[in-house]
Amino acid sequence: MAHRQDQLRRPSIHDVASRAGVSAATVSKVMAGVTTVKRENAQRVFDAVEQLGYRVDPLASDMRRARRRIIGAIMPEFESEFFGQMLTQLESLAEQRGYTLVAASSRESEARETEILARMHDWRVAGVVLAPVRNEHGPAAAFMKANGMTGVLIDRVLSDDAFDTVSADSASASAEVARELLGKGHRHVLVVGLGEQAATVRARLDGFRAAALRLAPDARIDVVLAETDVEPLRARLRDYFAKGERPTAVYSLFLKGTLVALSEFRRRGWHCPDDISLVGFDDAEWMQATWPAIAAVVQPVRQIAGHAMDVLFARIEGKQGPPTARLEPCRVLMRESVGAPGSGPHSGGRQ
Amino acid sequence: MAHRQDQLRRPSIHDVASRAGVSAATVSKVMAGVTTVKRENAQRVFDAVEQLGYRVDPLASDMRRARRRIIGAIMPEFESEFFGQMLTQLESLAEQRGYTLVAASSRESEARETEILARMHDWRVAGVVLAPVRNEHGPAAAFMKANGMTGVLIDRVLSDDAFDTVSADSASASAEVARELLGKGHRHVLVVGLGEQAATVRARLDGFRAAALRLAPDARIDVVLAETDVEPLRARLRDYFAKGERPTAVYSLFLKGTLVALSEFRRRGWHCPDDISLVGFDDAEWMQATWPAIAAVVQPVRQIAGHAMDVLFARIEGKQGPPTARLEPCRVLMRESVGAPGSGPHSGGRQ
DNA sequence: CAACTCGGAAAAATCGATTATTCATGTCCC
DNA sequence: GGGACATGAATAATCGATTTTTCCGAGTTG
Repeated sequence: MAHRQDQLRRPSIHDVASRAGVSAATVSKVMAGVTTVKRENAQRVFDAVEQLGYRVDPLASDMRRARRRIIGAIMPEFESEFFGQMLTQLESLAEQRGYTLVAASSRESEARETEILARMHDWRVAGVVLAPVRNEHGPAAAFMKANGMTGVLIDRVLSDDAFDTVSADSASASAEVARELLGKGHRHVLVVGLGEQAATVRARLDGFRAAALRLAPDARIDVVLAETDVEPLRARLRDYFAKGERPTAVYSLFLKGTLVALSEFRRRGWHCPDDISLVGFDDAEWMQATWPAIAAVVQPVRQIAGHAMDVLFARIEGKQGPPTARLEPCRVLMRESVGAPGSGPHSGGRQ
Repeated sequence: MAHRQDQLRRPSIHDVASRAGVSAATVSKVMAGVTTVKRENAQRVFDAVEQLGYRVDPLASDMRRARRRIIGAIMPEFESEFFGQMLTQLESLAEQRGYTLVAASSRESEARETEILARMHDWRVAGVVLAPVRNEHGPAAAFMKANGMTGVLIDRVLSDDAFDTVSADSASASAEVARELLGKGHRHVLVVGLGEQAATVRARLDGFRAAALRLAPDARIDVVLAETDVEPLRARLRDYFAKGERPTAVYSLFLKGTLVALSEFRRRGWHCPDDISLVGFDDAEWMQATWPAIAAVVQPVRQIAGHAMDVLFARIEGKQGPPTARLEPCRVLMRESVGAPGSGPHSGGRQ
């Protein structure tokens, strides 16, 4: 019961100092591993630390330096597997370097993105990993630049003149999807997607279209996009099908688009791959459990996170030089949702 | 170009003070909204703040108080929709009260859980929202108690003698699932789940079994569980079916169990609901997009997060009294994956 | 023996705030 | 006109560390 009060106030460096009979400066040195402390005094400090259960207050410790040992991470959302995995990776990598990761969700809002960034600037974070809502040209990146913050942009970005960028090689992956689909005989493909303004949309779309038209110049590539919200996309997709369009395959540029496409197929009673084929950018755990399993492009989360942290810490440690733009290769998993066109009762066949 | 150096060092309260021609204490008062400052001086401070772009350093500001305006959140994982939604809610609620949420993932490890908690204690967080890996009796809760930390336990918990708890009313929801399944005529149901040690497993299992046996004392309820990892569960489930067991419905206690069950059905060529019915605890976005749509118990994420923050802040503000244990009601969504037993070619029928 | 070096540790300044205390005015009233 | 009282702001202590500066004493050197 004697330590009841210990629970209220944690021991500070001065408590350790007085118990060890040395000054606070000496305790600080011992904790930092400085070797110019007499062996005997160091031992007394270790003993006092042990007895009091002392631990350094990391925030107080960071007060004197310009940047704190904190990395900020801003993701568009917390709800998806992709960003969840990304956070897990980033957290683990930050910890490995003795930093703490502080994560925030911009909830797909550029305004909130900037607010969070301002808050992280207030915290004097050493660096920021920003996954922008749209692309590298938003207000958030401008804020970071204007305030001299250190950071790296990931995911929905191409390249930037102020910050290093890391993203999946969407274009190559999309080209591979095109080769797979065209190779199976598809000549009328619908591309659906969310986030018209996202940097990755153009890369994915162009990559797909270029590869498709190279293989089959007569192929027809339709596009249905919507900005941000799922419902407008669903409405447009419904309109598209209502007009009588019957593509033999759908390529969705984002996970949510894949879900919208699937539920529209449901609604119309179309089955994959008999009536229509489906490939989605972004893999998810459930895609292998369903019937049919959904073909997907798997993003290299670990590689993106790893490279992002590498370049970020290089900048934190003062590395100069022009920003780099890294593309990490994806894997394309062709599953049962893709087949040859025209085999099902409701399928459209070629033009 | 004149403000090139401003980017290196942010203005401090002293910069504002000297520019406004007042003391730092006066600036602090103005920022805090104290009204005993002469109108003219306050205006000068506001002007200086404006010109310098000054913002209070929240960490420095918190140095003098015993607890910082930070809430720690520890989730078993970041990858799932459920914990992602939970984090989004908690983050938003913390911000509403002027606190910052710092999230960490225990990655389903009790050892890590305690490590993170120790780190948060070092940070002197005002409170912690802990979603334990197993239950309320783990080392993490013990650590919190031993160090006099303020916190609330959520999700995989029942009730505790030291902390408030908030979780979904698993038992009632499971009873409702039992009523639905038994009502459709099922008399042989398999319950699968992950996390034998999770507090919620017993609640869900007992709730289901009690309600089922009340409705049909002759019903057969089999149970296949595994601790933590998915693969052992998959192996046990495979063994179970290999023995020739043919339940007409499966109730999965956790999302990952639902995925395992689904992929086992796939492997055996069984279709829902013709060959076997399926209900899972935990809803996910994809469950309405697949064919069939998967029946699920929807957890009240907003309510859990809301109540957790309410009780947490009450404790932070000094509320005394015995810990409370709250159960928030779930919704049960019966979708197409549930039908009457015995309608499909591969179905087992009754014993 | 005075001057010098050097190891080691204490003292003091610093980080960026908050807050308790002190202090300098100005006003009122007898 | 001087003591009581209010007003408003400056000064200084504090939070928990780190880091620079100062200082002390032992050992070395000329």
